[in-house]
Amino acid sequence: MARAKARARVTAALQEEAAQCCPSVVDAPLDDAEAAGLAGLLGALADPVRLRLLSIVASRREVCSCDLEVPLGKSQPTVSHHTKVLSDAGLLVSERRGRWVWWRVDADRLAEVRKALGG
Amino acid sequence: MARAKARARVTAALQEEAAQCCPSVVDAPLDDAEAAGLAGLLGALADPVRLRLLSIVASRREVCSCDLEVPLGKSQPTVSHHTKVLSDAGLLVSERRGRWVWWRVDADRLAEVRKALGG
DNA sequence: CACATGCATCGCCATCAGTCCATGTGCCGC
DNA sequence: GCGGCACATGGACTGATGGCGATGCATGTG
Repeated sequence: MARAKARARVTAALQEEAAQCCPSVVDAPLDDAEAAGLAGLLGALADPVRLRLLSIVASRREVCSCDLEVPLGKSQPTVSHHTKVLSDAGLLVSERRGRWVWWRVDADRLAEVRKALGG
Repeated sequence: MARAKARARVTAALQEEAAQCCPSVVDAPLDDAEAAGLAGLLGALADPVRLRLLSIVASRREVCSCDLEVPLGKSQPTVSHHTKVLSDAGLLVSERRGRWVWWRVDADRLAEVRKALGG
């Protein structure tokens, strides 16, 4: 539960981050909120499994959850966990089709990250 | 000790990452090594204190360690820890001048991160 | 050559994050 | 409706991480 709450906090921070879009790390000292928001966003990316997941989705434009377990070599709950983290961060978008969930990358969101890194 | 070893592994991964510069997450599915390297690099950035540290150094081009404790609100060992993480990731470069250590941002390294993120 | 100073390292603790198993929930097809 | 399938959620375990006090190690200064 503490974990879900923490995640909710991160999500809130990420949305705030999105709202005040893109304070760059190289422009001026970040305040606490900016740093926390960006750290949450980068934290969502800072995992090998999630990076591979993201790259798989990006390379196919659209992927079903059921097609992620094998290439990632992770269990279904673990895959679900990672898609949720990326989704909360706004980097993945989901669409439910019947029993399946399809994912695609939000390229704009990824661009925001790059911008925050001085892009 | 396990911690130092883990750090060493990350450092090695980062160097490898630097060598085969910039497989982009949006181009093709990353392999394990690429994902691990990039995750290590992003992990170095995915911390509010380190992001503020980086932004402070970037905004002044050059900063002495001794001038970081106060703005960061962290103890000297903690600041030293974070500078080391960023330095291991290649994002900060240090120069010793007498008793002091001065830091500056490696902009190229930061650019590599952006590139890996599809920039 | 002592002594002070700035930084790195060590050891420890509290917390967090990744993983999986078991189970719950929402959608089909029959 | 009912059973099965795809995905989400809860709980537990384990390893990683951030934090700091104490200490070590250089480097300048008297």
